[in-house]
Amino acid sequence: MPDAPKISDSEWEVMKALWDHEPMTAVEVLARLPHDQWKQKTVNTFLVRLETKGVITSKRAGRANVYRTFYTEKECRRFEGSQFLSKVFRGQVAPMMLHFIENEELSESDIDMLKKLLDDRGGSINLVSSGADSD
Amino acid sequence: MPDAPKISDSEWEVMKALWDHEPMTAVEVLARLPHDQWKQKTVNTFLVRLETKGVITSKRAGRANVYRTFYTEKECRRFEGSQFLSKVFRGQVAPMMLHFIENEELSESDIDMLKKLLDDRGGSINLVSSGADSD
DNA sequence: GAAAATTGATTACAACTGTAGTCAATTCTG
DNA sequence: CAGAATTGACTACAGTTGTAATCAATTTTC
Repeated sequence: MPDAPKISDSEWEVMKALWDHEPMTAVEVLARLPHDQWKQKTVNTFLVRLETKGVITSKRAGRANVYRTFYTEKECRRFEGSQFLSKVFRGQVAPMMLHFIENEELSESDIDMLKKLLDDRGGSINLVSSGADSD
Repeated sequence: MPDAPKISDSEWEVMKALWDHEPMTAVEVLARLPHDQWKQKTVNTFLVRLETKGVITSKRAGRANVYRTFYTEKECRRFEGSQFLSKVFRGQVAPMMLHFIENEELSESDIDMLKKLLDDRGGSINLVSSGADSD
């Protein structure tokens, strides 16, 4: 699993659209983005750049190119997540978690779920099969 | 508390150095950065840019400028944190927390602390005084 | 006081980003 | 088939970022 290349803010928007519904043509990608914020040509440019970066691939299907992601959302989250952690929280996980607990909205059930996960944690139990949808 | 302007990756390094020991001259800032990765002139450029962005301020003291941060680390973390959350995790806090629990190292005591915090959560108890250094 | 050192100000410059427009080939449509 | 529509390729262009170098004023040192 090689490091995913750096994906910019706007490129992330395109990637999320693609992850949600692969594969797609440029026109279809636009249809899945906030229409007032994106022009077709802009989407095209981003798709080309993402392919150049090796984050997605394309295949000609008739008149249009069909795009498909190369890295999973999970892989990219891992990469971005550790970047963020070291940049903003100096690599200290606990203070970061604390920050989000303090600053973001968590429902009762979110809190319950997280507590269960933390319980399981330590015991090296498989965390993924805990009912909550992982990432 | 106005939104902190966008701070780039390298600018964050300079900011962290400054937050750790304010105020400082450009030379002092360099001394607190990994010396093999930073040249004096580069540090200078970043300080000028950060001041232009309004993230730090400067005052002439004799021959040198002395720099001081304008936003706290906490404020900038709030800004970057919510940016990150919406960009990478589509604004969903719980999946993000789950991600970090799964992907980053947490010591036993980290886990205990976080569980306590989650317990207290909703009870609006002072979260900061739990031993771990907050942000 | 003249040469040397210090340090801010200004300038440089390529890669990356955001945001498209133009050109050209292909494909419908009447 | 000729004009219109579609769609990828190529081009554009300013702002940001990373990484400094040059210029110039000031201060320190013989």
